[in-house]
Amino acid sequence: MLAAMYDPQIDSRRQNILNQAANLFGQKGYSATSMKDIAEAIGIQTPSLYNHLQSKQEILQVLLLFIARLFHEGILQIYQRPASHTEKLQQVVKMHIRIATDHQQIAPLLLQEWKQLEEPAYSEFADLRRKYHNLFKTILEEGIAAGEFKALNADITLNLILSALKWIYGAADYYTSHAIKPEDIESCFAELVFNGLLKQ
Amino acid sequence: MLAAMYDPQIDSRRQNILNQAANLFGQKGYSATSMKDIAEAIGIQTPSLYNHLQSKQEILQVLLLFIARLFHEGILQIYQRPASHTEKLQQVVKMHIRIATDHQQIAPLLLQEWKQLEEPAYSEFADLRRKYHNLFKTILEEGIAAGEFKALNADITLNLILSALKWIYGAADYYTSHAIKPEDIESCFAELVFNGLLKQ
DNA sequence: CCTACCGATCGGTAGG
DNA sequence: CCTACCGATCGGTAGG
Repeated sequence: MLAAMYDPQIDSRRQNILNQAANLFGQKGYSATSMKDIAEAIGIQTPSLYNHLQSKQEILQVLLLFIARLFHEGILQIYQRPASHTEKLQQVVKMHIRIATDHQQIAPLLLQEWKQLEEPAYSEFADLRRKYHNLFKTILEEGIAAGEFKALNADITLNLILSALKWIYGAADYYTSHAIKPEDIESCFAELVFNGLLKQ
Repeated sequence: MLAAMYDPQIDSRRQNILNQAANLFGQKGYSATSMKDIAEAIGIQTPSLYNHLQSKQEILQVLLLFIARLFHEGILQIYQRPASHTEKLQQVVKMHIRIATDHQQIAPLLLQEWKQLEEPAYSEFADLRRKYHNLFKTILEEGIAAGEFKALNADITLNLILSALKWIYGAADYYTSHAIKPEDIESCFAELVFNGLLKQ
């Protein structure tokens, strides 16, 4: 498996630091994780970290902007494809699960840790997030207008679906221990969202 | 509106501290919130806090065990009532929205901040959480066995529904600014989960 | 409820 | 990549 490239710099030690930091930020939270924690996870002294990065905050920014751009590019591509709105929604869900699975260390940071971003990274992240929500909402609204979807409140529906998808961010441990495959989540999610839980 | 009573002590200053702390913990996170932050929100000096509580950790424990017990008692009562499984699921969703709305300051702590609990509070919280999940899952499984629900994977379905409900925890600002009422969420959620998004 | 103060730890720098 | 070290801030205590 190729190591994830969060930024263009070719520095495997830096990549290692970013990965370990992502794990710790996801488990304990950004504020509760010290640079000493990260250094110990790597096996070096704390000051040595600063040969590979400028600050603790830089780590958070690189990780979150990397994954936020992935999500944004993904939904933009799907939105522009010629397909029914039902198919588009299905593809967005699939993309969501794929990115969260491919980047299990970073995905949990999307839950709360983005709040710890400082400017200008905070605004850049918020902008990507807003664009993602808007495109997702547009797919729902166009699906309603086209008569494919029920005329439910688009804001609430959007947020309920996004919130359900967030389960995948932090549940990597859970569904490996329960032998759940990404395809299982995808098919269960699709059946639930499209046709509902009731039998008849 | 009556002030929430998190514990039996009649000390309105203490209640005020707990409320302000809950707000800050929810916004910035437990670790990123200092006792100085809390004291300033109240308008007193930091050491004065310790006349009303023993430690920062005690605040987190009181808040989280209070709301965890509410959820547990709520689902236990619903589970024991004579009703169809569909009605029970609907009532659980309703209870969920009601508790999260009544305790908007505390609900966001259920997302991530419980990880910062120390023993023995951590285990007590985890136990209530586990019992809640088990009862919820049993309602789903009994509904499947009774032929009311489709035979979807109960674990995945449980987690997708719980994750969707978590939207309400942190979205108090959002849905007041969008003029969304709790009943709107409840009806949208019920339609989506029971019958799905597709029109036909 | 305050002032004065404690040891521990924080992110980060200097210099080699 | 290390050792030595910095000022700032942390949660919390003493004492009144």
